[in-house]
Amino acid sequence: MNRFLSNVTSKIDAKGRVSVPSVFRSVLIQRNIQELYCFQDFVFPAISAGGPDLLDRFERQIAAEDPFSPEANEMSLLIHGGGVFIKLDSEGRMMVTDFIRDFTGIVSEVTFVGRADHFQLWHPPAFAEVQAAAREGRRLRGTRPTV
Amino acid sequence: MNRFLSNVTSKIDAKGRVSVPSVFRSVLIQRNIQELYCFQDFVFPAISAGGPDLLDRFERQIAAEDPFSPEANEMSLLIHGGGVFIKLDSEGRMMVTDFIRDFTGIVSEVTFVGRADHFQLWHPPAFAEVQAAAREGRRLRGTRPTV
DNA sequence: TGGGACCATATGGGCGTCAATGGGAAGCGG
DNA sequence: CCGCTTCCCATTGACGCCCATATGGTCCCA
Repeated sequence: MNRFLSNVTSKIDAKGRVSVPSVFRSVLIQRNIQELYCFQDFVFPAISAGGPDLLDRFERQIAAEDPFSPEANEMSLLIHGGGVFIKLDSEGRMMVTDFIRDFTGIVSEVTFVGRADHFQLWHPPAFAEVQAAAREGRRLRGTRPTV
Repeated sequence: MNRFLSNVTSKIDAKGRVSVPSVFRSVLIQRNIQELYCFQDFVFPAISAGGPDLLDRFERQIAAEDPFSPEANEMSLLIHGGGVFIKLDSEGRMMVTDFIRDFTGIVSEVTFVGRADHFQLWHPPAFAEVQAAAREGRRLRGTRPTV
C-alpha cells in the first residue's frame, strides 16, 4: 500500500520517544521520505506529518500572493512558525517534543492516524472524540459515499 | 535544513541575554550570516531578524521607486529607522535591548519563530494569540491546500 | 497439527557529545 | 571612577547514536 491508512496507538517511553508504526514507515520508504515535515494542523488539535513536498506545496501557495499581504504573512506564520522537520532514529522512533505536546495535549500515548498522503499525531481521547463527532455529523446529514 | 522553521521559547537571563536556538544558529552558519539585521516587523508586533541581504533587498525595492515618493520615504523610515544590526556572543546569545522589548512587549521570555528566510522574536502570549487567530481565519475562509 | 526456529518490530537503556545556562572578570564608554 | 557589555570558563542536563533484550507472529518441518 502506498497510502497512509488506519490508526495505531502507541506509548511514549521514558525518554519521550515513540515508535512510528511500521505500516507508516514502509510508506515513508516507498515514497522516499527521509525527513518528516511536521506542522500544527489548521483544523484539528493534531500534528500533521508528511514529506518535504508538503511544505513545498504550501510555499508555492504563498509565492502566488503578495509577500507583504497579511494573508501571506499569516500563512507563513502557520507553515513556517508552526512547522518543523523531524528525523527518525535508527529504530524508527521520533522524539515527542513540547512543540508537539503543547499543541495536541499528548502526554503519554500517541494515536497515529493515516490521512492518505500524510499522517497525524493525536492525543488518543481527542481523536476518539473528534472521530465520533465526525461520524455523527455525517449520519445526521444522511450523507452516503457516491460510488 | 536550510530554512528557518518551527518555534522555540526560551528565558532571558539575569543579564538580559537570550540563547538563539541551535536550529536557527545552524541555519545562520549555513547561510554564512555573521551579523543579524533586526527590524520592527511591518505586519506583526515582532522583531524580524535575518542576514544583511534582507536589508539589501529592501533597499533595492526603494531604489526601484521615485526616491521622493511617500512610499519610498515610508519604507526607509521603517527599514532604516526601525532596524538595527545585532551580533551574537561566543555562545550564540543576543542581548534583548529596549528596542526589542518596547516594540514587542517582551519581558522575561522570547518566542523565536521561523519564517523561512528569516526568523522573528515574539512576546510568547502575543505569538500564541496571533497564530491561533491566523489558524481560525484560515479555517473560516475554508481554505485548503490545493493538491 | 503442534512445536520450534527465525524474523521483524517494539522497547529499554548506556554513553558520549553538544547545547543551554549561570557567573567571574576584563574591557570600554560615559 | 562607575556601570554596562563582552569574552571566557564551568556546570548541568538534554539529545543523538548505538546496542541489547523482549515480544509476537509466521513459516517450516517433524
